[in-house]
Amino acid sequence: MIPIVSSRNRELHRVIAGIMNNIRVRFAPSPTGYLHVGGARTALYNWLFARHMGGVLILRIEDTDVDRSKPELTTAILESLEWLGLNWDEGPIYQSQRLDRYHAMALSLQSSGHAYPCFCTPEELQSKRAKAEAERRPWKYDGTCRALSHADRDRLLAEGRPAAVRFRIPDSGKTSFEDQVFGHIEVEHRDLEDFVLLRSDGHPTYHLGVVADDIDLRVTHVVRGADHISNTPKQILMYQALEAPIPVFAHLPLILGPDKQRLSKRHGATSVGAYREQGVLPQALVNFLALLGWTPPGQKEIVTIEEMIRDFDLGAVSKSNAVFDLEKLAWMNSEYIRHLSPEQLLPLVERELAGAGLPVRDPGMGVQEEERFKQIVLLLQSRARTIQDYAGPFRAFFNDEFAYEPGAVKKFWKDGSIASLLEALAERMAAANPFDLAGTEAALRTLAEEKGVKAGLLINASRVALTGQAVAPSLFEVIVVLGQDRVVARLRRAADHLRSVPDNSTSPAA
RNA sequence: GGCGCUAUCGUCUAGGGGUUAGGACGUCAGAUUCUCAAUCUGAAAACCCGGGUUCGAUUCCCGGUAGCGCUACCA
Repeated sequence: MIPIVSSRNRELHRVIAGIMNNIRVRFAPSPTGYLHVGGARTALYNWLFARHMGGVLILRIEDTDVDRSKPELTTAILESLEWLGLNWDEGPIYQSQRLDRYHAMALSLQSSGHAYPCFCTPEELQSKRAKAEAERRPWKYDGTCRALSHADRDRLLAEGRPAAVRFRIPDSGKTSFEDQVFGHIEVEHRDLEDFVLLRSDGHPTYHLGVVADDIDLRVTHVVRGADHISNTPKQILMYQALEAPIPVFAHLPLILGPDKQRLSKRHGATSVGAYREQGVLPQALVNFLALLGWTPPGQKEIVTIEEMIRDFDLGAVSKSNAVFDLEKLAWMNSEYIRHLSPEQLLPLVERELAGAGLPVRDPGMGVQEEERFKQIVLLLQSRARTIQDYAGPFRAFFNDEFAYEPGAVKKFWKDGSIASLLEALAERMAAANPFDLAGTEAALRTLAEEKGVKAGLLINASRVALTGQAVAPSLFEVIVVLGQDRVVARLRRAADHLRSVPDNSTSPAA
């Protein structure tokens, strides 16, 4: 008997397995900044893993740093996630609302002897650290308060001395784990220091927050940036002290700038929101980010979200950091724009134009204008790198007020006869009937022949007159789409402009 | 400094004990043409260095180097 397992069946089995295994992952941004592309990729990989496995994605907001966390940033992060299409199944859960829980855990760790109060002040520690550094000695918390007797401890507590709570690292031995991406990792306990769990102001540190939450939320797989590899052994020790099951860890290589330094503002835009504003499509950004550290099977690079979900595999994630290549993103974005249906593209362009003060929709807009608008958008579709191009280089297609681009003027308006040629062409265009591709082309070529100039000269000069740009679609397509009245007017205006500034200076037309 | 991790074209990467080391972005050239983009064709472009294991290492091991990360009462 031949077992028949359709791909659909396999899909189903995987989802069932995911549910049975109770696969639970989380994305835990800190609202101390906007969602940056690195965070977005972490979110994406968590999301893909959850969807692939039929598991659950939890969103948690790590807002324990009261000074740096801002509620409006949480809102912005949520918006960015939604824009990218990364939905979550549980949460958002706010750490700031779980303070009691962290206190309880810190207490339990203390009563089991895995943690202790530390009365050292930040200033004391700071100076000890500075001294060690000056003497070029490696610094690690020296354990002053670890050695305190019960009596001393109680006395200091009774005095009301502010105390942090530190985790007690075992004196010897080592901790290791099998990272799903990096493989076996281990560190000696002697290289770890007794880190702070609870600040003296009662707020938990990152370590306590994550572990407490991941335990309570029954997180099975921790997928996060590689900058947390070094933190993992400490956290595993906490799981053990708490007698909680240890999740599977998978660390993701970092995203770097072109100079191979960690991506930061000085490399330009780093936030998801900034790319959105720059006219990048969410699908393109998701696709690009997915490929930064992971390669789907096959050689295809433009992959649908369904294919990503189907093929995603933590084990296939790269171990080395990746440079964020804006050029490739731009290419991918143009690729996605090109494949948008008119129904998808039109509203995006309208939004962009409106944002740039070039509204297309006025109350008196007729069906014909509506159709013309659509034709223009589609004509330009294959040349758009971002949606923003519509309000930038393509401006002349949507508004009569545009400037003649200096480079274009220099390149195509240098011939002295241009003004009169454009003037003559205006007349022919006014007379062209029918005003279509063939009709206008014939009119132009006839004129060129009569004047004894190459058609190309007239075509290129006209393109500048009609669009202000040296670069635009095929001239006759532009002519048809702009319409007879505009074409005639713009040709005349260009001729006038040339006559008024014989030196071909590049002052704006309007 | 200590500890950890990483190392294939400029960039993202595939591959893997014996390959013409594959793809993509970018670059360059050609085709096309009415400019540019797109498209098509072609080209240049990489296994960090040194040892070891092996008949044979880019691949496995060790060392070096470089880069990154952690080394906070940040996350």
